[in-house]
Amino acid sequence: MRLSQFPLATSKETPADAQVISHQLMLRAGFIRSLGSGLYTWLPIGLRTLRKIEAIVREEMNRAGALELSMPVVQPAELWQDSGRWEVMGAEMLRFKDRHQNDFCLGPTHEEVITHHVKQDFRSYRQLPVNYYQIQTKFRDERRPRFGVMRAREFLMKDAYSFHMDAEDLGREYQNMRQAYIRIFTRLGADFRAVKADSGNIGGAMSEEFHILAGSGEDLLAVAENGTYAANVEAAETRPSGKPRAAATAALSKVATPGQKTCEQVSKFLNVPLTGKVKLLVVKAAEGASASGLVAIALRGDHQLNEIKAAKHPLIASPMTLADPQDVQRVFGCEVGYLGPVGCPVPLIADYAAAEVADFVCGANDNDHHLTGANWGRDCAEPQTADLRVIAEGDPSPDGVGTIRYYRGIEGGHIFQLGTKYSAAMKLTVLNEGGQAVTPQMGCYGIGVSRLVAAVIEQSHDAGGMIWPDAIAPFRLIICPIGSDKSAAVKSAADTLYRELQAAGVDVVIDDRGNRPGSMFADADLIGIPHRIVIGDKSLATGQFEYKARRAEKAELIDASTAAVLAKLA
RNA sequence: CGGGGUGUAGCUCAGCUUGGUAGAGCGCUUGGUUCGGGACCAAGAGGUCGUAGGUUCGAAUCCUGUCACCCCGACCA
Repeated sequence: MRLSQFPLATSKETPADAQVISHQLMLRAGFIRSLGSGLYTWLPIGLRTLRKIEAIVREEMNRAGALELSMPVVQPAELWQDSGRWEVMGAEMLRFKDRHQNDFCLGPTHEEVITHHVKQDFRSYRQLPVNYYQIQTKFRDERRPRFGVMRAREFLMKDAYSFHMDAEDLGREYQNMRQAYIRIFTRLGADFRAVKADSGNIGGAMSEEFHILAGSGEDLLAVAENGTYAANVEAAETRPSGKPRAAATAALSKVATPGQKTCEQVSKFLNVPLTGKVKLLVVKAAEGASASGLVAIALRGDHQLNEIKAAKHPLIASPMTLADPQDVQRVFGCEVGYLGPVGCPVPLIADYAAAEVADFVCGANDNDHHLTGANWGRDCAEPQTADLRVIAEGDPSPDGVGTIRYYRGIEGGHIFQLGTKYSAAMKLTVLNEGGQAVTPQMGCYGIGVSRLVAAVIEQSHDAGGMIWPDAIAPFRLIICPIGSDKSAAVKSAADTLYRELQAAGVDVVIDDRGNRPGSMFADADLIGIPHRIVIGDKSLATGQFEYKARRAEKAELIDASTAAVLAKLA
């Protein structure tokens, strides 16, 4: 490609609307242009990288035995009514009517469509298993699109759906996809982690997310140092320590703590560590679980409630909702700042760690008062326990190996074992060897292809701009001839090298726009071309080109030959 | 959906408080001088000030509505 014939729309200025570095750089480098909130046009240079990522994904999916197809973006409402999700999905699904007043939506995902087609064509166990995938535009009307293509409304996704006769075969394909994902993310040159995930509303037994590690990531990950455990903090379980609780030594005593409502305040006021405090949160109870409609959750003072875990507890309403302060006042007779387990008037569930504290400080269920020296089993009943908290940095890994540290990640992929949620809802069955109708097990596997462009940039950039790995760079090598309008030798050497590299199959671009060196280098750095050859009279006089890797500090002189350049790419 | 902010040249923004015929830098065009990390000089082109209405002799500026975009939160995965 010749830049003189390529619309490269770079900019020195950082666009005001872009918050994160990848969004800023993608706009500055002319990768994308915004068309509206969460809507982006991919310009030629950006599309080159998007297509390269897409090609890697396609290659590895094919290698893993998945079959590509393509489903419509526009989907009839009927399918979603069949699965029951037409009512369940919120405003995130964009709905509209056609000229006949029939309901449609823009597909936020394709479980319904693929299940419908499998139902049309599959009758026998002989036809399974199968894994279909597509690389297709999705539309989700996000309430708050942000960070450019990282959380856009329209985006490119690879989604795959597999169908199996039994859970065992689903487990096999899940592992197969897991390996394919590891290959894909490795080829992208990304520093990533596969982490245990909450399967959320999609449902299913097992689920893992593939995260690209980046400080700007929207998700918080719990990763074991010196271990293999890794989970989204939402899904990271915690365990009882296994050690017996210390014996009660202190006497129960009520102390005045006027105005001290938060754990931090009380901890400071009474000069006890946060770990020696037990706090109580009051939430709405599940139907019939509590006469007052409320349930109390006890946590150690330094711990945070994990709402997803709480919502799954049988006594707690789902989704988890904090009780109204007025209701707490009515039932407990005090403000929320002074709640405690001693004399708690509603059913109480203690987090494992909270149940292990002895001689603790807690609210006295009396305004402006706390208790010290409180103990489970002596001052109140031994509590029912559960895993309810967010795992903390420094905690032992739940699998017993290593210590937890937090990382931030960008979710680039997600694999699920769905089970029969959709196949059952849409009444998909095939006959097994015995002639009986069986509801197939399903898996689904997604990769946010367009998001990956931004994710890799987040992880790989410097003050000058993007830094692409060879595999997904918009161009692999750029030739910068200096003063080619003045020097016939430079022009001829550059053109020859360009032609020969092209002939050798190198994805090469030449900056023949006649710009000054400074702006030429700045553009090459901004768009992150991994290899750069500078050709000028100075080095040409000694029979040399100048080579610089994008990541390198300094340039080096190499022999002025195509072979020497190819050697640098090897 | 709640709260906050911003809409003025292709981009980044000033002007608005205190109404009086539209500004800067970058970019673009032309000419000249330059030419190894985003050059300099000169001359140009380019805006119904988001939009609709109101107040006024006169509105980018004041008032009301409306639309779009951005941020924080909630929501969702």
